[in-house]
Amino acid sequence: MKISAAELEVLSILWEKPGIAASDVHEALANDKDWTSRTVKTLLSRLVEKGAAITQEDGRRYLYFPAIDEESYKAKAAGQFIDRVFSGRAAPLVAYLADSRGLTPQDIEELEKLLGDLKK
Amino acid sequence: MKISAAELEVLSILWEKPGIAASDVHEALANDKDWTSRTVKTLLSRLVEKGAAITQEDGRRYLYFPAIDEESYKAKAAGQFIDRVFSGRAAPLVAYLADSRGLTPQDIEELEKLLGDLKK
DNA sequence: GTAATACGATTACGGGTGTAGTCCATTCTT
DNA sequence: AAGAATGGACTACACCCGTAATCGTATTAC
Repeated sequence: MKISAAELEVLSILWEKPGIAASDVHEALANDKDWTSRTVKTLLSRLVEKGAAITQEDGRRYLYFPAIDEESYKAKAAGQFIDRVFSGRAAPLVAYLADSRGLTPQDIEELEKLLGDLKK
Repeated sequence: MKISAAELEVLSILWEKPGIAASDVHEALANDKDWTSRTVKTLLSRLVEKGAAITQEDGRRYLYFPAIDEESYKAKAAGQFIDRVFSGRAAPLVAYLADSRGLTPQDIEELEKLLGDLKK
């Protein structure tokens, strides 16, 4: 159930464009990642093995779909990360972010809105 | 420069108690981690190899000190994490946290205070 | 003063990861 | 129709990681 960094890159493409072929995943990643199509295929296969993606036959090839939900995956990953690095406290994490990379005004506005909603 | 999850547990002890001996690191972790002292020693050695800790001789044994700064490590880790999982946007991360584990009222208050400061 | 213990150094080992390569069948190109 | 390209299946391989064990020496306990 553990998804590696490289696999997550690929899975993100599936979230963006469910039902995509391996070659198109390769293409979609070409800008960011200097991977051969073999590498992309390996990562797709591993995602399928891990139950994070499923395939649908399309003639001679497969179309790939995500099999796990983006929202819940990210929520879980976020939880695990703050447990691992920040002893489970969210506020310090945001403080570090503010410090290290500067939140944009848009970030700040979004966060304020979010907090406003949470208080209800 | 990459520090694994197990290594981070050990490094956290060094941040807490710089200048500690291996056996005391083992002891400090005994509650949380069911590691043998051998395992702890391996992790300490790997931290030293990686330049994340340094030793000082103390007779026949070593005392261990962190060689990287806690604040900057965590800030960097936080940045990498949101880049990797949240495409660099902090606000969605907090939204996911709120959703998945519920921020405590204390978290919310801290965050509000933080945002207040940031707006200046 | 010898046996048990504690240290650091070195070695181990199976599983995950990044990054492909090979093999074989099919399909496209010319 | 023959060679090239493409697809999936299987294989590769070095390095990291979790989790130690072994070895040799030094010290402590009796």
